[in-house]
Amino acid sequence: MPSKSAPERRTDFVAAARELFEEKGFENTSVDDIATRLGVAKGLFYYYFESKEMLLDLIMEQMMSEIESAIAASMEKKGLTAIERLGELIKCSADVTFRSRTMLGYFHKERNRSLRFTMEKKALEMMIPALERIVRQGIEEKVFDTPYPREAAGAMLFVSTGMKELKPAEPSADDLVRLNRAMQLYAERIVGAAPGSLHVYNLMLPPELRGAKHD
Amino acid sequence: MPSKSAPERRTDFVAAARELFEEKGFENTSVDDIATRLGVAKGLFYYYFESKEMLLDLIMEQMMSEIESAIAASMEKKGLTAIERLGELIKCSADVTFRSRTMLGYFHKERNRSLRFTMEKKALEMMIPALERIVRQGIEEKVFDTPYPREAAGAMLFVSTGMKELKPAEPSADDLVRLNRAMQLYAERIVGAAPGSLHVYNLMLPPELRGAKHD
Amino acid sequence: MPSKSAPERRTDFVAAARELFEEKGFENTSVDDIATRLGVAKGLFYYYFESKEMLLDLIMEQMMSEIESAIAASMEKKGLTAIERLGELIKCSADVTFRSRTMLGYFHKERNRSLRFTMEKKALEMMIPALERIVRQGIEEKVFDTPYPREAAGAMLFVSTGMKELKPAEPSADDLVRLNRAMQLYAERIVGAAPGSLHVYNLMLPPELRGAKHD
Amino acid sequence: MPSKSAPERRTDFVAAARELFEEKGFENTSVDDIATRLGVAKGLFYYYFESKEMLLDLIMEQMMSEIESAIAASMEKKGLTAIERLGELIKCSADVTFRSRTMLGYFHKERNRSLRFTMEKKALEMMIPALERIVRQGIEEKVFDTPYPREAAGAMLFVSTGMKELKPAEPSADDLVRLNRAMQLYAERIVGAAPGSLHVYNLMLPPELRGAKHD
DNA sequence: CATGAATGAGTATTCATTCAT
DNA sequence: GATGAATGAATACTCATTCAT
Repeated sequence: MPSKSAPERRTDFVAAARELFEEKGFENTSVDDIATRLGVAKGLFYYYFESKEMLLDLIMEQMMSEIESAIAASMEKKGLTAIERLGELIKCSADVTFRSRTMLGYFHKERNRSLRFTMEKKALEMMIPALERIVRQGIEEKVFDTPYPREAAGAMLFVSTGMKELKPAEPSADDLVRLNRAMQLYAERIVGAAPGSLHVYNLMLPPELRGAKHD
Repeated sequence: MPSKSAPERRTDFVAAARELFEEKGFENTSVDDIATRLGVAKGLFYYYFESKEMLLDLIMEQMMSEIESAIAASMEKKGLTAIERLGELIKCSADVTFRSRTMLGYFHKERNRSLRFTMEKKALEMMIPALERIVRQGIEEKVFDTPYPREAAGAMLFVSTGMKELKPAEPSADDLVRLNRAMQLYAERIVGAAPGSLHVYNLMLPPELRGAKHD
Repeated sequence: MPSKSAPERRTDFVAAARELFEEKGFENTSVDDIATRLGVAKGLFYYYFESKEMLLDLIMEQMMSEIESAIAASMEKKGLTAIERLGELIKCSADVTFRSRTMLGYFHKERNRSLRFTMEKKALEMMIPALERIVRQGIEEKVFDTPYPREAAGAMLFVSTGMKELKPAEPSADDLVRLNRAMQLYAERIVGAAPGSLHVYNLMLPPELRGAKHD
Repeated sequence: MPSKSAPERRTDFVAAARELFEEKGFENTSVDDIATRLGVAKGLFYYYFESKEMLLDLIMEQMMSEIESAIAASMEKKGLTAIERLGELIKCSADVTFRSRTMLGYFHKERNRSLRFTMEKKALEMMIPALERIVRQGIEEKVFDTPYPREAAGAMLFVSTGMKELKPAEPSADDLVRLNRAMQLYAERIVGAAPGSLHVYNLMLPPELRGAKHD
């Protein structure tokens, strides 16, 4: 019976719920599952949250604002070139992608359909405009050349996130490097940048692979 | 109460279930919902299927093979150029995309996690190799130029499917045309095709818009 | 596992519920209690009723219409004198009183307050007008004499029902006869009838006591 | 958080509980509701009371003795006529009726059934003997004439309390006066008093209506 | 083939009660 | 005295599954 402080317990609940929702989906996680994982009684859940649904809302908002502030943080530095700025955005994108994917997994109910749709768009609506601004800046700086900046931003994003699905189950270092190079090449082609100029894509690789060549 | 023939009833069940799973998700569709939609008693379900879970498996397999044969059909024509072949594939892609997206929506259970992953890959594994073959053929035909055919195929696919998410809630004709042009342009850049050469992307548009220009 | 016919089971449920609601009140009767009393699984309840609340509504309506038709039946005979008519009403009143008292016991929720009030009134609104008509007829027939027929009807009713509460825990025959005589006397006084003229009050007694005198 | 003195806090709890039990019923009032209304923590309740049930018992007893002393107070004056004494009893009866009605509302549990019954009787057992003594005194004084003093007392009481239920939802002054006159008339007839002699019934009316006539 | 009554384990939620601080 | 975190049993309701007919 270690009576924890309220905020701490609340945090524990949220963390356990996030884990479980991700593992099994929202519908398939029972309040009891959550309590059990924490080793407390089910009733305690309702001491901290009004309902399972409310907790979901809370987690959603939390993720949203995590995404939002990650992006905002990466965009606020002054005096960077378009390509440097892209580097900054890339650094936070893994995180963003992960979170938004996670959220999507939560929704299955008919009544959530529209909400789900909204959320998908919203995650994009946060990432894409940031990337679009970078593309436009690049065009002004004459390092990019493309007639549809918004669509180019989208395309870069979809290629980056999609490429991950081409990864084999247990990718070798070479697989990773190769995919990364492809990602970079096609990003360059999409925005009309000089071959090799988007070396900042390197940042998507784990540090030890950043200089590597592939076969 | 004209006692239908067994195979027919089975088919009806599957159809009703597919509709409902799509509308409300697998978890939120009860066996009773399915029976009610068919206007039969819940008990009958278990005459035709071992369990709700089994029915899901069956529907999965069914969708898989639908995808498979749609792709196969589009690839079997002989004597086409790479670009013509791409046109064929595009014609069936809407269908394929729809089906694979649908399937993904069904999975949320922990025990289905690996299956889900497998499925995602599998859908790609069917579509991508087809597209990859086309890219390789295009390279041989000197109309494409790209060093990573498989990744290029993936990129084209991700751009195509992703672009749909950039559509506004109620897209104007112009929105659709613009997105389609962007898709085409970036596909061309990715595979290294001459600008305008992939006019077959037109086939993704509703017929009445196919010749259109956008502002 | 004796699979009863639906209407029969439904009836069983209603009967068991009425018993239990009366014994323990609506709030304190669980759906499980009801099922257990019938020796069936809890789930079966929901095969027959949408919710516990719905069942309550149903029972209420049922009681209401039982009351209504009991009263209507007693009033429809033609060509009776006021006093004969009173006899008819008395015959059904025990039943009516019982039922309306029962209903009152069901309501405890704040949100039911107004409903409860409505019901109380409604039960009275069915019984009193009937009795009032009899009083008016009696006045016309010159056997009654009272200036407030409606209030007189109410007073007769309240005296009759109230008197029951004066009964000792285990009343002797003499107690019963004495209470009945008092009831009759005060009814006569209220409506201004000749002493002894409302011998029909006898009908409230169990048959074996009807001729009796008390000490 | 000025730590109140024990007896004061206890009183506050009782008061809050009485309010809430009346508003929402015993079952529908949670210990938390009570604590919240007082602005203290739920746990404190159990410092002052063994259980919610115990608190109920306590409130019951309290109400009982309130009723008892109200009646006793009205009966202890010396040298009054029967009719004057009736006036005194009427003055405190509103209060008594209210309290006993309230108590009845609390009971719904099977295990409380007998208690409830007992209480109903008890409230009557306090009110009726008082009234009965008045009736007997009236008979001695030759202003009343009735063979069943106890039953007459009961009848008067039931008529008085019952008449309230004949009130329309929003009674006019005239409605009130008319009901009051009827009550008086039928009380007079029940105890065999001269018409108009029980003018003390006037005291049941709000002061401003006491002299009024009705149409 | 088809029905629909019956089951029972599972789910979210409530609440009286306890107790370490 | 007072707090509030923690418990656990109870409750209404759902649903996949079974089975006698």
